[in-house]
Amino acid sequence: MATAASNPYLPTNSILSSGSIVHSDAGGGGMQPGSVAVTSGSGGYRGDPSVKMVQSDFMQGAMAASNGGHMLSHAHQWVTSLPHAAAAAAAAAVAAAEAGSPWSSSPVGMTGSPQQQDVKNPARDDLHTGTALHHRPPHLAPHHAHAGTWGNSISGAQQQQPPPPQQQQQPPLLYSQPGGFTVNGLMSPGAQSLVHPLVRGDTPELEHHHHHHHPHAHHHPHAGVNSHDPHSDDDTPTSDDLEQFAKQFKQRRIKLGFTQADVGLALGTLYGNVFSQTTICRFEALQLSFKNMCKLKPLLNKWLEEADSSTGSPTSIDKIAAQGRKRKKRTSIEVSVKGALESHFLKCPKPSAQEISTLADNLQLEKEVVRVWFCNRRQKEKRMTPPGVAQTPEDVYSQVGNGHFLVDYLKDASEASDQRVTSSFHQVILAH
DNA sequence: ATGCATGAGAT
DNA sequence: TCTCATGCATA
Repeated sequence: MATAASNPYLPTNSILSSGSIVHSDAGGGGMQPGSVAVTSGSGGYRGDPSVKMVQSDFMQGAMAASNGGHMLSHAHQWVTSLPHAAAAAAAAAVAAAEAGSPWSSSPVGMTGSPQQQDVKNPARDDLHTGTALHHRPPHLAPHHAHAGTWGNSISGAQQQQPPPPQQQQQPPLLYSQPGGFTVNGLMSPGAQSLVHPLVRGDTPELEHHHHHHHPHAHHHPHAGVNSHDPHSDDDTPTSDDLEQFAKQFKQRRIKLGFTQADVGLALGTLYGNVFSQTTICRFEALQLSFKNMCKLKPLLNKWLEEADSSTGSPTSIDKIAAQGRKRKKRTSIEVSVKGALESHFLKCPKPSAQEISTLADNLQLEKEVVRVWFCNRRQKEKRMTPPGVAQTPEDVYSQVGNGHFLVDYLKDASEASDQRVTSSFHQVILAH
């Protein structure tokens, strides 16, 4: 099939023949038109469901052609690696099914957007997970995790946690097994039916939804302090809860000697939902949307419970590396260009297609790249932890301790809104 | 730890 | 098209 030539499979990095241009260097070198190479034609790639696309050079030619005028189409900047693999595989499925799908019962639901969630991978092939027999590093080697944005709270090294206030962790030993169960060890996802109180009388009442948007936005409490019980992990947590939990989570995780990636994998073997290191990292740093944080919290909480209950039992961690999929190679945008984008963003966070085109043209970037840039930029605005805040942890804490001031940044929340969570620390705006 | 990317859904 | 949840690839 695919001609040897095209052989899209390549070891992630080896670039190959034709266009080995790595624009990333552009930053330093300065790319010029022509060598830009990043992405090819205008808006072409999206739209192909190619998950199952064979390894042939799918639409390369096509798009180039259609492009007509100007394609720099050389190469596929699409790197592919192994065709899947399990990854998600196991995951999914089953787990979801039975396990009561943590998801479905998950507390999310506020914010007013009915969202979806679910198992993302329909993959049916599974890998025999389990079987791994490694052990995790004995808790040692705490590679200190530096601090994240606000995480620096611990300006020193690791966070020592402040006195754990009202905890929310009940110790429900899930199952006691002789010996030791490994945290992410081998348990067939399907068979295992973890106890799982799915409870929650769902109480979706969360404020919002209001289409407000007064010119004068004052602060509104997004974090919905819910109407009731702040007890455990079920039911919608407040921003503070999440903040607290994330912190604790990270701390425990480190003490137990697990890496973020380990956790992500464990979640997969345990509950059927695999997550990447990235996601775990973001969770800890509160760089996810409020809703997303809420969704993940229960899972991580469960993992934590098991992890610490398992007395130093070995854990198996398999890194399934390569998951393959063709992905466009990451475009590296020059700093100066980024600056330009930033300024435009400030003026207009949601540029029209037209504007995007123009901008792209000026910056010599592909339209798609620019579009995506804006999308990502907007997402950032919605994260729980805005960048640049929390410089002085101490300050923040003390303030929080006293009483939080929530301030609302006035970015005229368009209409979508109400998603960003303003929690105590973040916007401590005292400057006027 | 993050930047750019992909995709499923909501609009 | 945008939004949202996620993640590969990178710095």
